[in-house]
Amino acid sequence: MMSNLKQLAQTLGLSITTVSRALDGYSDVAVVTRERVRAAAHAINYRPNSAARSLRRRKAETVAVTLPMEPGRFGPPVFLNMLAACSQRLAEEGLDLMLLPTAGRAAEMETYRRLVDGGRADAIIVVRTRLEDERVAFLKERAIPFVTHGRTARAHEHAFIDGDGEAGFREATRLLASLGHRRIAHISAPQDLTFAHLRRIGWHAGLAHENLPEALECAARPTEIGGYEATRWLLQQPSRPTGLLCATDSIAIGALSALKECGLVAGRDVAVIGHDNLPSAAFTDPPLSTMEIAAPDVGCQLAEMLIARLGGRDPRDLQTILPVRQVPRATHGRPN
Amino acid sequence: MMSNLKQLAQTLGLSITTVSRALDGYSDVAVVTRERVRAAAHAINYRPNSAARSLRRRKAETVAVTLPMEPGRFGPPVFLNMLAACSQRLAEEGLDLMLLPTAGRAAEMETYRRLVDGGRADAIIVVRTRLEDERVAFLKERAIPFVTHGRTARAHEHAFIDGDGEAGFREATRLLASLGHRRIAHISAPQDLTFAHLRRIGWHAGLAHENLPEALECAARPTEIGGYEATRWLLQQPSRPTGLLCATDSIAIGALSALKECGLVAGRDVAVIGHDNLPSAAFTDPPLSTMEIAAPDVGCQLAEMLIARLGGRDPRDLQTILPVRQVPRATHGRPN
DNA sequence: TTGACTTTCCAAAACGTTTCGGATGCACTG
DNA sequence: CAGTGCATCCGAAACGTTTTGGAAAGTCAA
Repeated sequence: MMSNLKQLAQTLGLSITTVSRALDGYSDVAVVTRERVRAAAHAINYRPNSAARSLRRRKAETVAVTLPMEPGRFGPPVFLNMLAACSQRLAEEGLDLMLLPTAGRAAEMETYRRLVDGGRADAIIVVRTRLEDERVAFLKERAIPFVTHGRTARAHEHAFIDGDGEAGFREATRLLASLGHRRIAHISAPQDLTFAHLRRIGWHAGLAHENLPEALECAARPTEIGGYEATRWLLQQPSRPTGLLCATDSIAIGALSALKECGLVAGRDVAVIGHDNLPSAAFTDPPLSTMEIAAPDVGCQLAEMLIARLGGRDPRDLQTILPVRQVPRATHGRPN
Repeated sequence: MMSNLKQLAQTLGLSITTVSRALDGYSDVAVVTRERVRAAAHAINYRPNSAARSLRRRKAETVAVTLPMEPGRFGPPVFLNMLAACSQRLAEEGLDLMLLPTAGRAAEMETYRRLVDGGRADAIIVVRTRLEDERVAFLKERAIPFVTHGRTARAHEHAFIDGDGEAGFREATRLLASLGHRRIAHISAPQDLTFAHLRRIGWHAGLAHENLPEALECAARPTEIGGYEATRWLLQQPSRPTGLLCATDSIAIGALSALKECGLVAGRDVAVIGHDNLPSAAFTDPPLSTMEIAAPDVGCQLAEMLIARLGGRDPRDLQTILPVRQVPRATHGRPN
């Protein structure tokens, strides 16, 4: 069923070499022959065997990304859209993007080894980056091209693309302060995740800039439940916050639910701001004030960086921090 | 950097054959040799080149699934969790699960061809199945093992796993009827998608069973916006429905938002029921009544079916319809 | 007619693995 | 000592492609 060059060559009365070169459009095969070959290949639905091709070419023509299945960074919708855009751009260069779900860090590292040492991928996208990231260390040691989505502690040494969550949270904090809030709490995601770390830094900087005192902070898993529980806790504290800066929209959605349960209305009694602008964020009650990366084409830019890295470009030329845009809706009013 | 059997054999003073067989645990290599080989392989982090291996073995040891990027079926969180579980089970059999994002049906079909005719995948998972599905037709013609997630019009001929959305919607309709609702509308997803078709059938059957008249129906994209717009429209109709059966939770979330905007409270003025039990469904206001597939291990079952298919089992023995469980929360009260 | 050049094609090697069909040496049997 | 059987190893072919280094035939100028 699966046809190959040999069959094709036999039916055409040509050599394997010529057929191969015809399909690849080399100039040393006659135009008429090339067209004849192409027609035949099309007729039998020939597709080159990818194992044989990448064995010979010594490259997989594939970019891989592992999908750690714990919650975090943005929720999949946004995230997958980014990867879809990335994949489209990569396809133009003849590169496949393949996603590999992994459960747990150990399994993820083993996948990395199979990918890299087994020659399954020519380049890698690292997502859900941590400040100290063993995957980045591994890839640097193996000297395989990669781009991280999110920075690391040693981001100056590798290619990355990231949103400026720090600035976003600084601005959001200052926005709340300018509205009169003085107790602006932060519900943070696990601090080993770089994005969570930076957003917390931004919140801190905003407080300092506005000469506000140290405010409450609560660590949470980046899920609705995490946000719900953190908010319940914050509301029980002696100096209850009037503003809630949530590391992610998922957290914020949980926070909204907790507020309602306590008879508080978001945007009037307590201000809430999230990050990511999830599709459902516009449909919460009240609609969630949030922020998002301003670029419409992160995935495409990510692809460009990968292509550049594969072309040998210096990773230090490939470091993009994208501005973050506030998406004000109804949950960030002045304190009453 | 990338080490291979030849190097390994040279440093060990053995033949490539023996090294290969030692690593694969054949019994015709001495125990002491085998251990020596394994130690050396471990030391240099040897991983077999996957292209060479699958070229020789004539199989890719890979199961593929394309991810169509339009919205639909369940939102990614649930969906990816299922695939992650599937991938874990497949890994136990030495199979990789790879996800390939695709944009548009044409691109998806081209990906299928590269996967199948190019020998990149030994089996395929079809998601977001349609009643008449060109992908299923293609795979059947090529006689490559596959399992669909969701049925097709010709489901009796192939392996599938699916939730019993029809029964779920029938029950939900009868539940609302038993609470006193008489005008139960349905917000449907595009009817070429099997799941949408079946849920609509279930709603219809429920109405018939309760001797309720034909009720309003509105087609929507399976997104929050779709649900929002459909609900706005339904509320403007002369005989406004008191119950809203939404094809998906995303739709239901949009519906909740529209109801609120019209000053109606869900669960009191209008009953709303969704499907999928998204993580955020527990955190809407009021918490969304919905339903979900009762099995905790759909992904794992899916993997088992793939393994069985790869083992040559008849697809007609591999057809699972999983029960759907109602998840009642606060949006399905009696009409006032 | 000869030589140089161009056009068009091809044989064979190589990529790294698995596997078939022995080969070698040794112990044991009769 | 010949014969048998076993334990351990290995050479070589094969998987399907790309690519190197020509070969063959035709064209053209001198």
